[in-house]
Amino acid sequence: MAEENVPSKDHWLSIGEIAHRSGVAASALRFYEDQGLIDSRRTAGNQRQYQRSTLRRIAFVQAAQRVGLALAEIREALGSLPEDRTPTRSDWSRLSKGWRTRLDERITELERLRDDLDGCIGCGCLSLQRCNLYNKSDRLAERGPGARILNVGIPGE
Amino acid sequence: MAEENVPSKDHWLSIGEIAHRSGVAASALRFYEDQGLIDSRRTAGNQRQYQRSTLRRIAFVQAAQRVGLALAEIREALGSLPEDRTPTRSDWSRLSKGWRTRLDERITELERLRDDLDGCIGCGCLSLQRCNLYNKSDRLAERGPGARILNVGIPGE
DNA sequence: ACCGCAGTTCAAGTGAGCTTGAGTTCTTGG
DNA sequence: CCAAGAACTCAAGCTCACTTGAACTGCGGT
Repeated sequence: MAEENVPSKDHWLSIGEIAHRSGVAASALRFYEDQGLIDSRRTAGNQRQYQRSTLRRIAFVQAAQRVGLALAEIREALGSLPEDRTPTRSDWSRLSKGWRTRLDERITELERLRDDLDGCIGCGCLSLQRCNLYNKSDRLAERGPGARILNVGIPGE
Repeated sequence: MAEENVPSKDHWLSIGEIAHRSGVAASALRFYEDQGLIDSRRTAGNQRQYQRSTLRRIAFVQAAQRVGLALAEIREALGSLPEDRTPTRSDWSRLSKGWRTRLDERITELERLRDDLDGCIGCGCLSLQRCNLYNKSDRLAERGPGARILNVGIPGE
């Protein structure tokens, strides 16, 4: 099996194929390209062609979104990855450790909120003076992509 | 100290005071009113006046936002609470249990993501076939190199 | 009376992440 | 060769939770 069927060479995918395989709408793919997250070459007739590695890049983007990164941050992260080859273990390790930290923070915050909530279920307070939920006005913005992630469903299929 | 400033009776607050005390911008308060989250009465000169309980309502809104509810959902939740009195323990219990469930779900999701990530840090994979983080929507990628090639002979690369 | 800040309304803008629509061009099967 | 369908561009629209701006009016102090 030393001789595989050498597929990687010049196997380009159309936007429709990429869209179908990745589950990301073609419009989103064009948008991603606009945003510098992925790239493509064009056919003589100006249609986009993608390398297979683009699927991996897109999967990366989706994973990063689930972690809660904004596209701008993802672009930055991608900037530190190789264009065409599979990232090395250390590439990945560096990035994923940052993600891990993000996730830990978000989880910790939500757990704290949950605990406060439990306290409130017990005390039934809703008192402005005493309630943990109320008084922690440390406005930790959970407001960005966080809540939206749940809404970003699969388009139409 | 018994006769500090005679409190509860008809002590109305201006939008500026509410904004200052709650930390919510006046524009946001008007917006909340628009959205039916809070209400106010008006002075002869058409300026808003709020009851003190409005501060509690606003705090409630903020807590609910931290839990991840959208304003529309918060409005609904508020609809089931009394307008003027402090909510009872059972009012609160009912709502907060729903919140608790939401939080639990979100926490669980993030934990799963974190665990997948940990697996990936270990394997350094970023492999479309094997990675838990990636494999969500890649079902169709299984159809390998047999796929049709849209080849418009562009040389090189 | 007058200043100036606080408040009012309504419309439009913001930004993130896309989608939708219009009008045009490419590619492919029959 | 032609019709159908896939892709192209560019602009505009959408959701959410607000903010900003313009043009006024109200209110308190001197």
